[in-house]
Amino acid sequence: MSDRRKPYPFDLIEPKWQTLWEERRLFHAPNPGEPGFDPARPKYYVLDMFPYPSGAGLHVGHPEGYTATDIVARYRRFRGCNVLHPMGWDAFGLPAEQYAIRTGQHPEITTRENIAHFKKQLKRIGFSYDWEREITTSDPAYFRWTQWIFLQIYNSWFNPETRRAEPIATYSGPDPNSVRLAYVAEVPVNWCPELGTVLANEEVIDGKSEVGGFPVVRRPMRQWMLRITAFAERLIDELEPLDWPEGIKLLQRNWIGKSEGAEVQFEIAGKDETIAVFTTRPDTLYGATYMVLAPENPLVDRLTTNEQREAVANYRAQVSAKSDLERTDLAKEKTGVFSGAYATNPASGEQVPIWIADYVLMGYGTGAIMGVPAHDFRDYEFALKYELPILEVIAGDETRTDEILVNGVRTGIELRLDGVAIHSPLIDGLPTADAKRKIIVWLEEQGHGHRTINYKLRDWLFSRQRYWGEPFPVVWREGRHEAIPDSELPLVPPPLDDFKPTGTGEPPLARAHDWVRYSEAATRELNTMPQWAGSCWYYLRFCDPRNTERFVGKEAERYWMNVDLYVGGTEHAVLHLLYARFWHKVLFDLGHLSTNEPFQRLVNQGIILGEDGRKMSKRWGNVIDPLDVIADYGADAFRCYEMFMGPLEQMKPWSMTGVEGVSRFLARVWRLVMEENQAGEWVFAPAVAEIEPTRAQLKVIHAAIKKVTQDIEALSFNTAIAQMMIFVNAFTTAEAVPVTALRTLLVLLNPFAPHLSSELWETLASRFPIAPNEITDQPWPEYQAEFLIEHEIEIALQVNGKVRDRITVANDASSEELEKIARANERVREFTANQTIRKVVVIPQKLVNVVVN
RNA sequence: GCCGAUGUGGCGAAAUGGCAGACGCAACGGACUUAAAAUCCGUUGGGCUUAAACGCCCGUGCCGGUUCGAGUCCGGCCAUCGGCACCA
Repeated sequence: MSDRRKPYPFDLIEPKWQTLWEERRLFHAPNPGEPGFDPARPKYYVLDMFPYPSGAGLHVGHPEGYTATDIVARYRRFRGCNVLHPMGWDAFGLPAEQYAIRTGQHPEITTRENIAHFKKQLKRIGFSYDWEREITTSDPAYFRWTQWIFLQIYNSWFNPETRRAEPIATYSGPDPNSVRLAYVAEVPVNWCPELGTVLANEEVIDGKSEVGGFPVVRRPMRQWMLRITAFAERLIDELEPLDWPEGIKLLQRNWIGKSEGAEVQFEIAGKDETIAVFTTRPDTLYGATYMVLAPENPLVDRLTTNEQREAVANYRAQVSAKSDLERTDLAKEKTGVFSGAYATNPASGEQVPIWIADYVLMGYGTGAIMGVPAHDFRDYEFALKYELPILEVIAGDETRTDEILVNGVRTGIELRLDGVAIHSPLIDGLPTADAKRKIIVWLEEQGHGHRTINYKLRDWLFSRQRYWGEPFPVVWREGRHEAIPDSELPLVPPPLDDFKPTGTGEPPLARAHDWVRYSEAATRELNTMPQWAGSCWYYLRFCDPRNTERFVGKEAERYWMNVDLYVGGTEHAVLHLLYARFWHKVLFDLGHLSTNEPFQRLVNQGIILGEDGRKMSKRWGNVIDPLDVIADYGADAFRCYEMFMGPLEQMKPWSMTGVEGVSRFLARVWRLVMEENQAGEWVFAPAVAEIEPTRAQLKVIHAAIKKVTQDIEALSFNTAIAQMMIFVNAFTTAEAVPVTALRTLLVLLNPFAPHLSSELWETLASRFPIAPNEITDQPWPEYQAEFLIEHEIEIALQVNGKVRDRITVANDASSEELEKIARANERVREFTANQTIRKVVVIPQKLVNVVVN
């Protein structure tokens, strides 16, 4: 392949133009106030999800979204916009740290090398990034501001009255630390003693570590949390007006998981204490025949009777040995244990037993439920197994069917979920919705409960026991945390030569004894921030990446935000996009930003599969390296193929012969302007001439302008390329090629194949000068509708919806004329013979449909 | 289980409710060439009738509906992919 003759000399022209662009700073976007800034132009901010620079380098999946945004960026520049199109590196991350543990090479070195490789690849593809805005999240000049933002969050609280984050100083309660948006809490984590580290849920399989198979236990550890739950309501509401795929919005809404219901207090029999439960079905309160507490619920200790103490302790030990994955395995049977205690159902006054079971989760609601077995499949399953009473409180015809598993037997059962309340004196006869409303009013009057809203969203566990991350700008003095002054930022991680976990649960930073000691009385926080931190605000830094006074200059932020188009993979549909929105809202509330949402329009590109239709991976040996493709076909062909494969958002397999087809198309464009002489050199083609395009050619030209323009706006790049292929096919056989047609084609093609079009433009301009003489200074062409009109068009004649003939008529033929022609048509008469014509439907310029019985 | 997306030739795919398969790949035939590559031209959804079709029938996962007309709209299934998953 490599010794194959190139279809056109992309290997010469592509590096040439890449160098030229860089020398001319062609894609540098000046900020307001900077030399060269033109305030008259509209702004356009088009952003890619920046990559983690892994050792493997770019694969063909990355440049799919990057090419799409590059086309939009180049198109917007033609349209006269100030375009912000930046790129940077999400550089903190586990792989570099693990490499450091294995080899001793500092993550910073690994990261720097990987970035260099990524950057080389991106540059070779010819993306029009403003490289002067490049940022790296692991650069102290960057993470100084990540730490600063953390302190903004730390020094804020959520005021429920205003529904906004406010400086902690406006909080008048007794303990500000209890309301900070960044706080410390003991939370259960997956701790692997053998590996000496905490593991993510996904790294724990059947209670053992994925690596090594060592036992993992759940153990509470002191962790930093961010109070994202305070923003749950706004994260749902303010999602609504955004131009995002509906599916992604839904994913976020479901993740936040809002449910409305009531909190109900049950008094514990014989104790001056109550248990609060959350329920979405307060209307079934009379049917609550038992209660369940989560095993971790602290109430368990206080209410378990002496007779049950041992059984309860055993059960809790059993549960804590399970991983989250095991515990939430739906295929397993429900388990539980009786606490020995009873509570009073506030509605019926009945004494109901209090059980402990792990199907109730401590992290949701109050960590306790009322069991309504007659109208909840989970409660029914549990009640059946432990022989608890089942009382129906809803009547009606509608039922739902599900399967339950009791004592190893699967049974299909039917339950009534909606209907009319029965056996419920306060609400008897009321349909479910009304019953809910009325019982809540009653609960509130009696002081037994109140209306409330619950979210699935949990606060964000924000600390990691790692080396390669942002250190917290926090010190500990006498067991209390406090912020370090802004003047001490950036707080740089200490130098270490051993990056391994310490084995005690203490983060690796504990090894740097001198660094840890902040003063006589204070020591530094040892945890680091998770990888998400840097990517939570990078789009803001791009607006003003070299600012040393602020995380982003006020004017720059006001000018560039929001992001007009954000393209990236669905894998970030929830976490990254939710976290970034959360930080953005805090900064907005505190008056640092001008917008309350960061990303106006979001598009997810689909995954590119290997040629075998499988996901690209080393394991299958089907990974494609962009540089290999570019070596054989050039960057323009690579870019165009990535876009020609199919719709941007769709999953699609790679095909090398497909690349070849697109490469042939570009070579045909080349040969419209150049031809090979006897010596095998490329010389200017004599067919190119300053002549007027024919009427037919004008139609092709203007159809292409219209279609390519519309398709770029709609991100439908595959069909835009198809239209340009039609253009080129129409001109390849032409005796003489009008210069104006070529100029139009080259501008349309430039966003897709910038090198080829720039080179041909230059060649053309040297023979037929035009002002301005640079392709990038051209206006985007406008189509003229008059050239698209055909005087004679072909329409279809149908009988009962089936095409029976095609005829050519005048474009402006009236409905009456068309009907007359159709009725007289020989083929139509053939198919309507001996039948009654019921109706004739005429769609001018399209078809005539004759309806017979 | 719940939610979402997708389903069209041998393949990637096009089609504001109006002529299904644009454009490209692959395949086949031809031109150019001593030859090959490259390039250019042509054919290419399936079936039937036929000497040949420019003739007829079928065809957008399956079943039904709305409509003069459905790949497109509605209802019900099936399959594949993705997300969530005891959330009370």
